[in-house]
Amino acid sequence: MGAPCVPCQGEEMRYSRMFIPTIKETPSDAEVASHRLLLRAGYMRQLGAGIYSYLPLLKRVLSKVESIVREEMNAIGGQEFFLPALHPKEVWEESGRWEVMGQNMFRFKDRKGADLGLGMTHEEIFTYIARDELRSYRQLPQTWYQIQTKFRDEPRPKSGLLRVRQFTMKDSYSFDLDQAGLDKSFDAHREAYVKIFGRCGLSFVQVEAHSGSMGGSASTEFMVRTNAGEDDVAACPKCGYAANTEKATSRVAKIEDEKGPDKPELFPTPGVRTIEDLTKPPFNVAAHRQIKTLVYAADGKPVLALVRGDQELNEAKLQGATGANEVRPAHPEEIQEWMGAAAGSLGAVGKDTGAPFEGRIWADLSLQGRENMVTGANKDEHHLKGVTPGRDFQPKWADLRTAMAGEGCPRCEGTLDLFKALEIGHIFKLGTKYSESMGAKVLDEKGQEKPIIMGSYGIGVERVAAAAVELYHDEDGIRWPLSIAPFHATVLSLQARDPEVGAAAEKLVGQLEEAGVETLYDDRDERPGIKFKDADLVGIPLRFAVGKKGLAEGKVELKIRGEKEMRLLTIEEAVAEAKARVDKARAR
RNA sequence: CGGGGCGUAGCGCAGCCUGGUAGCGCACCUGCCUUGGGCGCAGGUGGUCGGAGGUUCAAAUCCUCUCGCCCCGACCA
Repeated sequence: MGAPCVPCQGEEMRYSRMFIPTIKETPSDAEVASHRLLLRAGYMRQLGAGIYSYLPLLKRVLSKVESIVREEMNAIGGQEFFLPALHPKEVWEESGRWEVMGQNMFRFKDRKGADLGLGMTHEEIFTYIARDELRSYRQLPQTWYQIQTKFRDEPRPKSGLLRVRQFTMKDSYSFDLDQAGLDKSFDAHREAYVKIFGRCGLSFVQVEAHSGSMGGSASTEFMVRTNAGEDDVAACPKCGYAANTEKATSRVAKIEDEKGPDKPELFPTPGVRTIEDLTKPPFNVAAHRQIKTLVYAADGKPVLALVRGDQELNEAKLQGATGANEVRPAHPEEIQEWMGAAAGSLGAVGKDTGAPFEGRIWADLSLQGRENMVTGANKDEHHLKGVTPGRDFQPKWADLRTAMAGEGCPRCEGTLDLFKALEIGHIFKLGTKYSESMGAKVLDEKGQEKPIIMGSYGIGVERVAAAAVELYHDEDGIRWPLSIAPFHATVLSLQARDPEVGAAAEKLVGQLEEAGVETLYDDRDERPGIKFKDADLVGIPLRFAVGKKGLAEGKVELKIRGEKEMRLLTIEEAVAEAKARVDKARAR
């Protein structure tokens, strides 16, 4: 961080004048560490569900994250914009997403009755500009970005800053003439993101992801491994394969079945409602020998999804396989009407011919080649045994199951691990989804009209800060990485009324500022204990304590937040040490 | 959208079942005291009990409706 360095250079910040409302008691409804600590340490306050006010300390952290993002985006040729958050309906209708976004978009009418939405992402708005202004391949490629507030009416805001309804996002968009250009833009972003998150001090992984309602061909998520996260990642420690479980595939061991009868046989199963019930006596059918039959509505039309009894269906994969816009579990009444039986006794046998399921049965690949299995008979409290997929019914084969820990890696001989993770960034190859629907085209060198090939790339700014807190905290408070801490250093005057202590503290603060070390000077007339507690809670990396004890030897005390040792240094040594650490963090 | 929980002083909570003067701790203010890990003593300030309606002589407490927040699930660019 050189010249454009953010908030404060050469300024002197006195704790007694700064608004840092720390609280001793833990707010009762804060569950995750970042939520609890950001509230307690005076970084933010809640205004409503998923709506937070950012206080001065948090604003400083976010500004630092944004500066790092800006530097790295500019370094790959990104140009900063600032687009409206207020979007007329018509723009979103062009891409079809006014409909697709559903309740997740905040919507309202203006005084004239016109429909407006609050921006939840900006593909449409950037494409609108590109469509009007980009005419020739000579103008490509372009990389445009902004750091802006997004609004999403989340069904369930939670976990403090991790899932909110208003937040700051760096979003960028690349415009290229061809696929090779997109690949370059995508890779440039990937490298920029690695630098950004690295400079922010985060440890993170890149994982293959599902594109969701963004559309497009490929996407990579940047994830921080933490139990506070809401995503599940399957990863192979051996080859590095990592994917969101929405997308992850796996290798399952082949199961050899015993030969069964030539055709399915009906048998009564009184009281059996679940896979587990069937595994118990007197039936004793192992879960992996059962076919789990799930009834879904895909864009309103019935489909059957089959997975092994010991596996879970992945709805995102089912949606992909069916090509539907929306899939949902069928309601009990629909199940009764379509299947003629209630959940618990459902099966695919006999359903592949005739309405409503003809040609609409999908089965997971792990059922391929299996025989002599057990499944529901579509007659309450009855099942069929000796069922062989492909003989007794004809499904369409697809990867439908959710990958599980302990299954084989799809890329190598390794075994998959599963862990919770928090998404802090996501990069997408969009292709022509928006340029085609909105008519963003350029002429190529042969004079041919071509839709612009687009990419879209996001970083959740608050999530970067919250992820840092999740990753780096202890029972006393936050332990910020130096690069995004609200201040590099804090100086505590332990006996604020003692003139000698005050003078030494002021001298140290002055020299630190001069050396470019952002310093919070705790000049309050408080007991030392309060200052130590607050310093730990707020989490500033370098803590200098100036007190009578040390001054007796002409020294001040340095403690690095999160480390045990304290060191006694002269003021000159202290300043040199702080400067060295800060310069090193900036150089990264 | 389904299930559960909670709204009483700035924060954390008790009181509610069994209706009858609204309480405790922290914070805050004043004074004294204390000063290397959220001191001590004394005295204070502060509450339409989320809102509306109802029952009752009387409602924080019982009933109805409503708003908000949190958790689990569903959903989630």
